[in-house]
Amino acid sequence: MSVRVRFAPSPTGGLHLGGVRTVLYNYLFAKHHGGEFVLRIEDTDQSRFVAGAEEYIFECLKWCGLIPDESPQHGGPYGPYRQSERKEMYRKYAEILVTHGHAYYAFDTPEELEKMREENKTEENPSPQYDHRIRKKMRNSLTLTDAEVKDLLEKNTRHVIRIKMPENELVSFTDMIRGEVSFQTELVDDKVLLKADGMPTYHLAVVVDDYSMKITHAFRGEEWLPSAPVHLLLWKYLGWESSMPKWAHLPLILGPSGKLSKRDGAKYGFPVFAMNWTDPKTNELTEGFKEKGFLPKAFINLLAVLGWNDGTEKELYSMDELIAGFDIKRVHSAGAKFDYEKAKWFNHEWIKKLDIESLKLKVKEVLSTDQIEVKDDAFLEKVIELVKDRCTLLPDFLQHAGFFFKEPASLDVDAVKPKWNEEKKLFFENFITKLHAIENWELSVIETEFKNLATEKNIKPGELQLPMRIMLVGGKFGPAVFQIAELIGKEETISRVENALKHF
RNA sequence: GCCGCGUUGGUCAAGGGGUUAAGACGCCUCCCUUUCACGGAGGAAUCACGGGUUCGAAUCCCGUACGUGGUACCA
Repeated sequence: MSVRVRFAPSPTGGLHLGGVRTVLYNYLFAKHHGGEFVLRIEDTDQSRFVAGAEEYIFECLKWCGLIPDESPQHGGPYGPYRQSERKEMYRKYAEILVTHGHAYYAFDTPEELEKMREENKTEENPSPQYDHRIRKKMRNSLTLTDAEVKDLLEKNTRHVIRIKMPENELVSFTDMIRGEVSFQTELVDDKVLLKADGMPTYHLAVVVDDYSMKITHAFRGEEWLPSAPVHLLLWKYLGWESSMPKWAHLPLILGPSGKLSKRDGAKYGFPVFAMNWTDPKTNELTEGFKEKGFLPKAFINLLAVLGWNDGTEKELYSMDELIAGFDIKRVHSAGAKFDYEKAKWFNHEWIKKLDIESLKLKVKEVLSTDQIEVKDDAFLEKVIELVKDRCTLLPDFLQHAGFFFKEPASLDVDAVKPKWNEEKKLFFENFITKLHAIENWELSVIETEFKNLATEKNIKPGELQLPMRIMLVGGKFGPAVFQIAELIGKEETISRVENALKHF
């Protein structure tokens, strides 16, 4: 089985969850069947192509591991892959359709179209379509005489080419996810195939491209389902029916209220894009999963199982496991609401699961944002092992590991004060002396000294542990106190206790 | 409005004629821990509604409701 799948990101900037998931499913399907993964950029409408959008998409896909770092951005055996470079061939096919009577020239100006919509608008029909009924009243090659059409064309009159939808046909196809889907053709409008500027619309382009690139399987979002009959008919009219790809329309990813949008991110405080994206026009920043502190493996994992599962109880998958187990037939047909809490859980699990070497690199990056430079890798490893269970997002390492490298910036004095007294103060002053005397600095020794002194002073060791913790880490968090003391070392421990004593 | 797609706890979901209707996230209780977590043991919570078909329906059929998408010279 040779499988080629296509990816058509919207080049309008940003790459949201649904977009990444579409690529991911394409990728998993192709890899699962040993096929080729074709990445195609569809830029039919260049005016909408904001600066940097294309590069951004590649960056995101690289971060996710869906395209290799050094990959040529596009190209391959069926290029050119950029629609704007394929302009000539679209016109040719559109003309063929006209010749065969499956499409026609339409000379209506935007004003005329608007007028038509205004005039036909009713309560029941708020958006009238340019369909088999309306086209008889418009200025097109079906209503004008051949001579008139010829004349208009010779004068280079602005025109489009529209598909001529049949009046009474049932078009149906089998969707890999949904099964049999059918449409009544008279209810579909005469979509524009070739725009006045000579560029194809998506409808023409997707068919011509899929054909010329020998695409065998096409996945796209569910929002395309209503225009599927147009595509089906085009495959048929162009005489390519036998090589039409198999279709799969993926379910939508929904936000807390309706389709997941950029706005939802800002509104509910979670990322919707793979990586930070700043709209060059508005300068508006949309936060990304990467910058929020997600691991690519976790991101891929959570996306993969949002709408798909293998029927077992397994939830944590590596990319290889996903490839091995992926089955397009098990993709849900219903849209799935995105749950940020669960997304964070996936990240937490992956932080615990990730190999130490990879995790070290990520943690170093995080620590460097607080000017912490890690000099001793072995030390960092010990720290990570100690704190990774309590980090959900990468930046959490700042709080949970930072104090191993740097004295706490502030002390949670309020947590200690209510129960603080002279006896306790005295205890710690004495304890400092004991610490100085310790020769082999290790957990059990420090702890024994601490407990012995507490017994001697007649204070419960438990009551002294919280102040000790605050002194070392600054707050009520972190691993066992003596473990921390052992790791940060004798000098540092003493210094922190001495320093903190001044504040209590 | 019309057309398409969908509907199992708050969320992701397994199950597709007979089940005590899995599991996960989140929530609650308890244990562990004199910090915060991790971990462990429990708990609350679901088949949208109405009709059929059937000995029997979450499961099949038909309606209704609701959700969502489309209805552009945007993708």
